[in-house]
Amino acid sequence: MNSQMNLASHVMAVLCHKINEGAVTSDELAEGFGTNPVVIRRIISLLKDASLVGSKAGVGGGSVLLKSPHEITMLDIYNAINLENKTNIVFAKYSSRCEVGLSLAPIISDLLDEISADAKKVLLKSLKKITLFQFTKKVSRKLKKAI
Amino acid sequence: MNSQMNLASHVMAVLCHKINEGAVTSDELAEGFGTNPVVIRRIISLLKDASLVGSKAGVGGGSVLLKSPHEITMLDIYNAINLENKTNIVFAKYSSRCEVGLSLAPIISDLLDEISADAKKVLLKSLKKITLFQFTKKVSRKLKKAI
DNA sequence: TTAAATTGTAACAAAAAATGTTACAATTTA
DNA sequence: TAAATTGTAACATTTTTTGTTACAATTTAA
Repeated sequence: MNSQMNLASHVMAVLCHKINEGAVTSDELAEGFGTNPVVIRRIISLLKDASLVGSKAGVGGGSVLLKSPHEITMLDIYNAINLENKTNIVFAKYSSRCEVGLSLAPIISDLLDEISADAKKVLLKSLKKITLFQFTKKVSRKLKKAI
Repeated sequence: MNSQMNLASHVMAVLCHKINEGAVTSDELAEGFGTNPVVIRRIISLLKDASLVGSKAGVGGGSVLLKSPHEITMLDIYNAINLENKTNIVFAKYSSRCEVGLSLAPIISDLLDEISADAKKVLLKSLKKITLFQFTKKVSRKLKKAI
């Protein structure tokens, strides 16, 4: 799994934090994250597909939350970036190039998925329990401690 | 996370299955998996570090289980390939190249880790509950069904 | 209506991670 | 001594992830 959950959570937390300061530009977000604005826009594009975020071009443009941070959960963010359920939670499949007839590989993979199914359920439950508001508050608290 | 758990489980299942047929060579294992023998030897090297497997060079050489498949759990395999706890179970860290002073990134990452801690516990528990013997039996059963 | 700021996205580039290959010394057996 | 095999280093290839450039489209405001 890649780090998109980190990036998306970061974006959402900043949008939540600046909820009263109008739209936030991708340049602004990118700077805080030490990356390129296009990377941010790509993540925001997913968040928009999930109706969590809205954006506007032009002067004074940028992105804003479309729902109350009390209504958005971390599971919403997770789902937004996992749209097609592309990634395996726990064990990546083995991506051998040459296929073998009647290979055990898919069977092994299925079994490992079964074994990790409960963990996945727990993960989703944990994500659902935390709202963006709570998450952002925790971030702020941790940041203050760190300073 | 990469697919080493799949590969290692595969190797262990085959060694378990052929437990009465003497040592299994990396060539044999590689063929069944559609990959290169060196890839197999690398995984076996980790399993050996964990004392799950032993190997011998030379004519009639190969690898064998060092413990009863009733004693080995899937957690043992998991631990063998995760030796240094290098990989994150659920959310990969964001690996931005340029570092930003006082970035939120590590805080976000820690929080996500906290959120997924319970899921990780459940995963480890599930892995511990299944012995290599049971796992291999399930593989055999699924294989028969598939034919 | 024009200029400036901004998004959206395609196309490409670069870097990192995963996987595969070659080669060969060391080991083991017969 | 010959054959089979492991162990591992070094390198190659492929795939995935991340970053960059470029530019049309949109929006605001002077």
